[in-house]
Amino acid sequence: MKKPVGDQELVVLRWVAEHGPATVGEVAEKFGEPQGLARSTILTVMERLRVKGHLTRRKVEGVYQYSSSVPLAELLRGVVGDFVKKSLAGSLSPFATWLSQADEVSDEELRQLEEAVARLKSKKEGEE
Amino acid sequence: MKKPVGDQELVVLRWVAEHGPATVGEVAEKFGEPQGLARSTILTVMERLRVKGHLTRRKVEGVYQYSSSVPLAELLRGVVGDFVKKSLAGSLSPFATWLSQADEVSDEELRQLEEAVARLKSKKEGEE
DNA sequence: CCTGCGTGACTACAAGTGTCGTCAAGAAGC
DNA sequence: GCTTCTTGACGACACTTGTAGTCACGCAGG
Repeated sequence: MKKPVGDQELVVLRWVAEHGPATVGEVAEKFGEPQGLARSTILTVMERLRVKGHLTRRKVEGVYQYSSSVPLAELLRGVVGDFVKKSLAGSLSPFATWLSQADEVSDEELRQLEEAVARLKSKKEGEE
Repeated sequence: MKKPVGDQELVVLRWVAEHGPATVGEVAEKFGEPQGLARSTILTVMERLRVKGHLTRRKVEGVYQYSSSVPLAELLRGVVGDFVKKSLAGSLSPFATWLSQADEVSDEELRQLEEAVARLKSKKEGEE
């Protein structure tokens, strides 16, 4: 049930997940057009996502409304998990390394990271 | 200059980066064999990596010795960076979300993360 | 000198992805 | 009613990745 999602597919999926239910026409116009993508391209990508189970559609007044089948946050959580497992062999060190030298980390993100780390830490202590 | 690296390619690249310079024969035997990969497969992958500039080779006593053109840590740092930018659109929130619910985080990794976060935080304060 | 093995270069092929063009059917307008 | 626009379904094509077979070459032995 875990089909891989291509990079571009993910971008589209994210857009749909963020911008609520939308028709292909809307996505093509508001998202594809600016990126120089043809309507058919958007359509194809969305159809593939639907087949893979990431998008759901419902016919409303003649046209299909597509919406993400999973909330964005959860979707991305899965993406991150896959990445860590597949590309980093499960190790977080590379991430920490990158993080140390990262710039452009917003206050909000930093806060979330801090919180996550804190939570992990307390969980760990609780176990011992 | 930034060719994408496939998942499997990355695994091989990591192996080579970790296990010092090695010949195709060695990689095939010590890494490929256990994975059920044919020698030619390893050869192909390594050649592609070489063409992409991730591996370098040098002829030693008739055979080629391949070695990573970048140290492992740096390589992975780049991978993480690409991932965050491409798949997460630069946002770290998804990572934080995932992290909160992650298990199997070793003490060492947790320590590194903590440190990274701390460093970011102090840097941020220093700027203000 | 002929033979066999390790090594490398080439070729191949299927699956997945990114991008579209086109065709057919229904909605909309003149 | 006929033309036009929108929407969807398909088919297509190039490129990347994962995996592998095969061929030719050079060196080690008999």
